[in-house]
Amino acid sequence: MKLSKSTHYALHTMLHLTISHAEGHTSVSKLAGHQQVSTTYLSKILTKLVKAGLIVSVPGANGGYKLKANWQETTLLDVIQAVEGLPPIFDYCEDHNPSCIIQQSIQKAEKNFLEELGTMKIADLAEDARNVPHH
Amino acid sequence: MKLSKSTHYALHTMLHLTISHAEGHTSVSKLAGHQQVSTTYLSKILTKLVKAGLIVSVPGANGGYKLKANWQETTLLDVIQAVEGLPPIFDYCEDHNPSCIIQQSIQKAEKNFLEELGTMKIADLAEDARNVPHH
DNA sequence: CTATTATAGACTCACATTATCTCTAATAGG
DNA sequence: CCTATTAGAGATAATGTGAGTCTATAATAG
Repeated sequence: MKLSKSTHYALHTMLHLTISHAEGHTSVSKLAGHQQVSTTYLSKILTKLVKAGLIVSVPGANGGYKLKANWQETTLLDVIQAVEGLPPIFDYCEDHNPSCIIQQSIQKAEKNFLEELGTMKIADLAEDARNVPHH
Repeated sequence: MKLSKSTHYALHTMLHLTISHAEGHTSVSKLAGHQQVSTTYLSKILTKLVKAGLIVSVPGANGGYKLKANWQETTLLDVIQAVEGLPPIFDYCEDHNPSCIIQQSIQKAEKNFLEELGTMKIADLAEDARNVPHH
């Protein structure tokens, strides 16, 4: 039960794009330079974020990636689900009775967990990160 | 980001042991009969629950497994952590700065998630399951 | 003593993650 | 129009983990 490395790269890329949002497009090679990850691999991850509508890409010279229009609304949950997909944490009882009391209980906790992640906006984290120098 | 099948088997076994708690020891073959799982595989999972102190085993003829002394206190979290171990959902920022704002945010949500699972007692679920016939 | 039962270890298999490499398409700038 | 630059898509491989089987060992009741 853990998040993939791809999600880790996606989250840090989103945070970086948000902090340096005023600077226009950023190429994948620059974004990869901030993390220990190859450009081609990070590119595949960013494509998922593009398809989810969280960022916009422009091919060609001087192209790259930038945040979508209302980028202030993007949450940690948006990024995680864009990379990991929608399947729930606990989905093994489907073959059993859907009224399984264990499934109901875990999904209740899971719902709260996802909702909390849905309240955490990248823009707010970027604001905090500016005060604590690290990125 | 999901729970393993082993955890699924462990949770359903614990629920079954709790519902039929008065009947003394139950063999692994009987416990496996309630789920689509082999005895040897379920046995490995139950050994984890024994080492975590959630259940007690008795080898030999007429042996088997039964719940520990204060079995009423066992929660979903106890079972999950006994099988999955302790590593957190988001543990990739360790190589970076531990003050990473992303890690802090996700771990905060994770903490609440685990705490909620820690309030859900198997004994209570067993009580509910008795009213909704399924197990 | 024997049947029964848990425990431990070695082992296999399938699948998802994590990449890398290569080719293609699109675009800016001269 | 040409060229360098850049994103995107596909094939492929390596790696690790989960899932599961098989066999042998230890302990216990009767």
